[in-house]
Amino acid sequence: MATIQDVAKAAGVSAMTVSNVINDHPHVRPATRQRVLEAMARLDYRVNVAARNLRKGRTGTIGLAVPEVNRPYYGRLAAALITAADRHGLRVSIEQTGARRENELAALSLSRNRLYDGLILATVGMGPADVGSLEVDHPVVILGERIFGGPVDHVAMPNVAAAAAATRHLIERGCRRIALLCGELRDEVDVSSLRHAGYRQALEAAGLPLDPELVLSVPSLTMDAAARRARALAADGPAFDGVFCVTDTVAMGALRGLADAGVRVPGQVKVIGFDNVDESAFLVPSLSTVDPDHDLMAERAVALLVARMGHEGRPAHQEEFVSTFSLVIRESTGR
Amino acid sequence: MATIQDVAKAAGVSAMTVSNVINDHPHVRPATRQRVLEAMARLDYRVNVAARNLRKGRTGTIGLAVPEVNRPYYGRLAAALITAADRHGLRVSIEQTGARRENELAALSLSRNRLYDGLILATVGMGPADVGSLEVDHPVVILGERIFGGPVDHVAMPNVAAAAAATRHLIERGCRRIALLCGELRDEVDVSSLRHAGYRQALEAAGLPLDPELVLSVPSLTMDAAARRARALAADGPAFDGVFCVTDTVAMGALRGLADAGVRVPGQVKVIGFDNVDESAFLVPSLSTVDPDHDLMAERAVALLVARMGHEGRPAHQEEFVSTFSLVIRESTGR
DNA sequence: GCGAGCTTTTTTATCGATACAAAGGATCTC
DNA sequence: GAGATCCTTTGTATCGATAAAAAAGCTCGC
Repeated sequence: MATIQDVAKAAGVSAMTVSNVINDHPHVRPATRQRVLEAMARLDYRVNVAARNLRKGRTGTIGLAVPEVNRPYYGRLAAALITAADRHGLRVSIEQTGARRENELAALSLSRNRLYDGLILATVGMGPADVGSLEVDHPVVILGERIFGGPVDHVAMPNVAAAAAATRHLIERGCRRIALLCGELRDEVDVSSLRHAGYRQALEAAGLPLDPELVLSVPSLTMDAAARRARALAADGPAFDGVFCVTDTVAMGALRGLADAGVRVPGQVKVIGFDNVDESAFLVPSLSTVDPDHDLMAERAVALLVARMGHEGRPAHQEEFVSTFSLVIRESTGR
Repeated sequence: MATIQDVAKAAGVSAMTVSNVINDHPHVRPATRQRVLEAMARLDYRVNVAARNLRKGRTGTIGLAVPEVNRPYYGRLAAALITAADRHGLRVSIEQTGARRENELAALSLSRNRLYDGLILATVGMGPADVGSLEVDHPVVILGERIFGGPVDHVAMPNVAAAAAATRHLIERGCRRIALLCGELRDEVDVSSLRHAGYRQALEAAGLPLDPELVLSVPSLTMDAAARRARALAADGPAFDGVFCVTDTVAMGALRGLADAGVRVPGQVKVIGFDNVDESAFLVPSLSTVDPDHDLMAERAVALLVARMGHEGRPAHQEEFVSTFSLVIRESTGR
């Protein structure tokens, strides 16, 4: 494969001039540029990215660590991030952490190998105790959960406010005994805990009692676990007339479980999710949900990372971006 | 950040010895190895991947070009591929082609920049006319569609056979007027055309007539287009009692469209899809479908690519792997 | 005690591109 | 026409790691 030297020789110039042409430096005479371009085309020259990276100290690639690209929400996010990164001329390399803390920590040290110029990390397994691990010497943006005050930028959903809005919507539709279908409430900053907080706020504001029997934790936020739990609730749980599911994936499972139990949605029970994944609009019944504006979040996450990549030194303090949200009302809450 | 030279100095050895330790070469005295490891730890040394890549001529990263990671089938595939690549110590960088021919061709030339050691390409937009573009000097594996005889390895689904099996299943369940919901039939090797062929085969084998009015092309294989088309069919199309959808995504749209039109599934019409995405099991009604064993396909695709990456020279002839499949019978065909 | 045949370590050159500084031309001013 | 100034081009050194070959240390057996 042709190198920059080969092109230089073929065009009768120095390697440096070829480099100048490639990088669009000013001060290259048009005639020379032309000759170089022709030589490049003739030899089918491609820049060797490894060499450029070595010299420039950057790789042009950012890392994205998510639990699994196959989960609808993370797939959506990954797609948006790849698109956003592309606008900055950056490629995205994906690590799957399986939502496990140790893999999330490993992703942090991978980019220290200079594999990536920066890392976007969707933390699920890490908790406040791991803040120290974020003290790394390369740009990191934490995505998707609320802040636990580390030394890095964050892009977060308005978890509490949006969860409260979703719950309030159920109340406005007449629900009085609203179940919460969530994951384990481990610490104060995971998705389930934050949305749980919003749920409580809304109940309180409406003067409704919080029945602990209606707070249903499933071991993992999967459709299967949610379906099981919903069936159990309908079979021998307390009475309920609404369910707020912490994710659309959980809601899909719940809808299935309720159908198995012969519960009519929205007739007997109303259901609302969170994420607005593509499938939600096409379920039967279609799923009401919270739309957190994924594209905006992706956009901001990449923008923050790029800003960090610019400065070598770490900016004075970290930025925090909380996305907007909107409620999408569909059949499952009785459109 | 510390370099290999710094470590060498700190440990009182040459850079080469440090390199030998890093790469687990034999013939390093245990005491020396120990000293080097300690120096590495003390200086928090990380290998500079760019430098290694330049020297070795490989990047440790493979490219994956798919239409969009957010589409359930490609998300599933991407997840499986990332996992499979990880087992070989390879990272995966994702390009989204939007199913557009020019972007698929661009992905081919990207890896010629030596960004990737090889490329896995899910072709959707490219056709037989583009075979010439596959003549590149780095490993490529084409994934997911049938072969159009290019100079590269292929991993394919058993599209025709599986589509025939799906159609046959509908026939066995008593359907006599089976619609096909597919994309545009452009050439002979795209997903829609191949599955259309299987559909025809099954009808013919069963002695059923092929009614062209029941072959429904939608402009894109999305839920939205499918839902629209299904509604139209129910509203003022010919009578039908079964639908074979070329993908599960299309089937989800169709289920929604039929529900809108008040058509009962599986009571009045039975529906079967293709892909067995995660959501299919949880729809109401749950969706019968074809399971093409994604993990096996991913496994083989990476294995083929790795084999090519080993040899520098191109092996004598290209390999072709056709995955197995199984039918998953659920409610939508009246389990 | 000496060389054969190991194991262990170092030296040297290189992968391909680019930063930097400096040199070679052209143009302009007075 | 000389010098200043700008535009254009070119050496040279370097990014950090590793391949290949050479050199230095050991361990034997005879």
